[in-house]
Amino acid sequence: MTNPEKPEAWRERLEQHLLDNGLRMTRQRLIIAEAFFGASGHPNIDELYEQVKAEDPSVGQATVYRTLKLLVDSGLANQSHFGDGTTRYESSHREHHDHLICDDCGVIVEFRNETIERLQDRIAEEHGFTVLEHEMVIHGRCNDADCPRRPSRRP
Amino acid sequence: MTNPEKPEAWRERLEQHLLDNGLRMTRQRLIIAEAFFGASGHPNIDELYEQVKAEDPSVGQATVYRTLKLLVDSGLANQSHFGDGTTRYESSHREHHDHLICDDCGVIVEFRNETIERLQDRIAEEHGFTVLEHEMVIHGRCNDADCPRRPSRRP
DNA sequence: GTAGATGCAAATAGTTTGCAGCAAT
DNA sequence: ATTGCTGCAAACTATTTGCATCTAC
Repeated sequence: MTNPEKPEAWRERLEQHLLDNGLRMTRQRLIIAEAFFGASGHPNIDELYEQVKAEDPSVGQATVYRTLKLLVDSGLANQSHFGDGTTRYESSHREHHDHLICDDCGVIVEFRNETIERLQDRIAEEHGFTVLEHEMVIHGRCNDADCPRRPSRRP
Repeated sequence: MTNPEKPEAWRERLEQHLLDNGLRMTRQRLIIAEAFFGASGHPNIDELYEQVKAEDPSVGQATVYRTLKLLVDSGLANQSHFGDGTTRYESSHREHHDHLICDDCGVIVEFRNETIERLQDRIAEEHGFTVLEHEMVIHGRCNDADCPRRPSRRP
């Protein structure tokens, strides 16, 4: 799967972060990071844990939690909350974007609107705030012909 | 405190909702609703429960949860999530607005921007979605002179 | 009288943490 | 060798739920 000749950008960034903070690269962290960066969509801990277990059943769930926290701290991952009670993660190598989520089928549409981005910054500035991050989630119905119109727990 | 001659709007709306759905007005529901509508800011269940206990220590926490769910169902309350792990509530009698929160002192600034509101609707429409609701939270630092620059759990 | 509501405690669900042993540097 | 890391289980936090009892209608 992975080409050993061409280390991906996330791996270099992760190793640099570990180095900078006196932390260590481990087999588990590599497996978890590979699962995360190879995943599509917005996996939560359970979904990542399932993938990781398939690769190596000896990895514990707590390590998945700890590693995802590490990825967030290192700036390689971002958290999102879509209302299903779990924390979901996505790679931060892409530009910041917001989410549109169908409450019936759980499909997630990502979008980025420059006007909204600019307005958010301006509004924060007007109130004297320095923006750290912002999260915007629009909940709705996707109205797709094949939307099962059922509550989904798997965005 | 409360003027018995002038029932507040929320009370009429609540009683109508109860009537429409074959539900009942109880002493507990009244106490909890009074605490909620009398509260400022964005209380969570624990904060409301403390207030309610001061009024009547026999009320159980589960009833506070159940009553807030009732208020949300009846359209009298809205939920928000500010990242401290709890669900916070606010009266929905005011116009929809978004939140700017200081991650250091926990202060919450409410704002409403018509351009953003319109853009959210338009973006959803462009993707074929029917909007149910949207939540936007900007996290940052308020930069106030007296901002204690400490993690607060009490927005 | 009857169906809905309550308080309590137990159950869930997601996440965190203490600790003894393991392993990367 | 040292210190960080891991798996496991127990602990925690927020919330929900089963049930016997109570109460608004």
